[in-house]
Amino acid sequence: MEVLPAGTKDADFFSRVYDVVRLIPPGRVTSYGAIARFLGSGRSARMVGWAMNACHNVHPPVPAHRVVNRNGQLSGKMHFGHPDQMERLLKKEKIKVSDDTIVNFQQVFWDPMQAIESL
DNA sequence: CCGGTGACTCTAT
DNA sequence: TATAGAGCCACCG
Repeated sequence: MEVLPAGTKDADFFSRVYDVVRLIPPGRVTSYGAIARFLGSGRSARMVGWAMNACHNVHPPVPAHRVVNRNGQLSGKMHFGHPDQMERLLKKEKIKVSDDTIVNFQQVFWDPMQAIESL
């Protein structure tokens, strides 16, 4: 797989979002806004969230539970099969979740830009 | 083709 | 410190 920089037209917006999300390592998370900025439109975080809404039927699977809002809150938990499914998956990856919020958010935060720079 | 919709985010009160 | 409003823009019918 290849993650293309902002401005790439080879794939749909959704596909680019999915590619980035699939790069998130286990035990790490990122935010909608971070992905949006990486793709080139800083204020289009909603599109990222919306892409997540459609990711359930996508193959290969997208680890949507590793994407939260900028405060580390599990804003999309209700869109999983069960409201507690997202939190469950995160805890499985050793991510601490309390009150629908990732505890050490800063520590587990993963920025797409960092991944590209470190290549 | 046009417009509602949304798992967000930032700014101003 | 809260709450409210606006910007954002691809997708689908």
